[in-house]
Amino acid sequence: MKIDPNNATDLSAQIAKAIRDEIIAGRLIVDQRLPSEAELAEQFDVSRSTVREALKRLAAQSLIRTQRGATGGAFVNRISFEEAYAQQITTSTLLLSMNAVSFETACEARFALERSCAALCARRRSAAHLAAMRAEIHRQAQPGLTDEAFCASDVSFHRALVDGAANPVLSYQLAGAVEAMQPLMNMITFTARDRARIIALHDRIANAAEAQEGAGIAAGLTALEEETQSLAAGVFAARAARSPQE
Amino acid sequence: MKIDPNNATDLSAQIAKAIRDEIIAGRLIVDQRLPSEAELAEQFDVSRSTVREALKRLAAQSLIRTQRGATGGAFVNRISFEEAYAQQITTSTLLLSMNAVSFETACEARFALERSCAALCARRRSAAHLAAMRAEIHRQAQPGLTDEAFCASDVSFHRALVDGAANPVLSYQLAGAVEAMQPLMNMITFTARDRARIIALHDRIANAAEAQEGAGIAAGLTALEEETQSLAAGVFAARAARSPQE
DNA sequence: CAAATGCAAATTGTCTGACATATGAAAATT
DNA sequence: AATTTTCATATGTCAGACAATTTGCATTTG
Repeated sequence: MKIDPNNATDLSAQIAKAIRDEIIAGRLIVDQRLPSEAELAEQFDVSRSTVREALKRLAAQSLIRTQRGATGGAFVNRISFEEAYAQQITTSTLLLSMNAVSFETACEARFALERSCAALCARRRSAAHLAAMRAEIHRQAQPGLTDEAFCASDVSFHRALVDGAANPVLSYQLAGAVEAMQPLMNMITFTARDRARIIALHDRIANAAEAQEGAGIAAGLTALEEETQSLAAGVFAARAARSPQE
Repeated sequence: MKIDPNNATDLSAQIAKAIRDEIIAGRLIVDQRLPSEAELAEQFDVSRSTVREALKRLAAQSLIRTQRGATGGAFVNRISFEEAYAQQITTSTLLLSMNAVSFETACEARFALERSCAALCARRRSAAHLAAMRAEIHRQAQPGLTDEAFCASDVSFHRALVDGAANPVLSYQLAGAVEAMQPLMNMITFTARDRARIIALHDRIANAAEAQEGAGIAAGLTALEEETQSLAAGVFAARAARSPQE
């Protein structure tokens, strides 16, 4: 593990990279303790503050965790699916909001990815997944539900569908796609008639899942995609007509 | 933006979270300059070192960038698709290697996700995408290619397929799934016969893409998944028979 | 002897103050 | 007017100190 003091990039970034590379290469393994900050400072020939900044960078990526006290220190962290979900969602959300990704593009990607779960979900969905989907459908039909709560329930419905595929890697990858759409969906106002159509499609999807028909789930998702796209197109067109400054 | 000095968690983590939340909520917008470290230290009533550690955490997530000099400072960063790719790949790779995800599970997820591009790729693939796929197939057939180079070319082939869908969100989401598989694939040794079978399937997929037949691409991917799974099963069985300690 | 207590050591977390370095803008010079 | 110099501002790095937390060990106590 070496760094170059003449390199223009920050020493703390170089040190973080050096340690990160060790972890990725498997030379530092899960739960292994890193040298103490003082030792690292000596090894890299930098001050303790610089080492600390490097460690904070790694901590921000959940690559290490720290513990105080006599037997404390920095330990290589086992990245859990939960932590990875959270990071994925944050990144995906910001990516969409900062890069002016159109609703259309994001929506297309989201449903394309979700359809990839259809066959597996049909084959493996448990009663619990089915119950979760039904529960969300029921919630969505409640009168007086705010648009935000409706969207949140929508996300939960789709999460249940995805989790039904019983593949944690798939769930992880789709967390970003499904959840990152929520801020975009929240920009839409749903009329009672809109909601009814969406709920009907959810019901169709849940029925297909119950009957374990993958093609039915996929078809339901495609119909839902078309519904969502035309809904959004309507909302954006109306908005553009009202304030035509751009 | 407030922090709680009595909270057990690190002040730098609290400050990072406070600023991160501002960015996510859109109250700090892209390219906006944050207060200087000294000002932030005063605002949060902490030392400059603590502020710096917080800023390094945010920099590690590409949420800010810093610049030295008179008009320098920390600026809210527009997360690019490239940066997001890289982070996604790092996280996905570590997630798989650290959580003992089976080859089977990862492979299943990867091909399920990739099939979601089939229809879009068939519709939109350009001549350049097709040429890229053909070029990789050609490279894969070269004699004397190492297993690692073969795998790298395999990844490039699939990247071309995914990019053919012409949806940047889809490409981003799939980067993790496709690339994170590479370390797992590298554990496999490919005989000449194995390679020939894989190349034949790649050819089948490229032909379907050329003919713009989405179903053909999907079918080719499914066949490739089966081939990969049986290949891996064989390798792992042989390895287990040789060293049956676990 | 067992349990509670106290203490020392190790380690991270935070603070203070200083200097190095980079950079842009203003001032001085040609 | 163009160029050079100076200066103010900001981040990057360092050194040293103390606070807070945790563990292990020795000591005391029941």
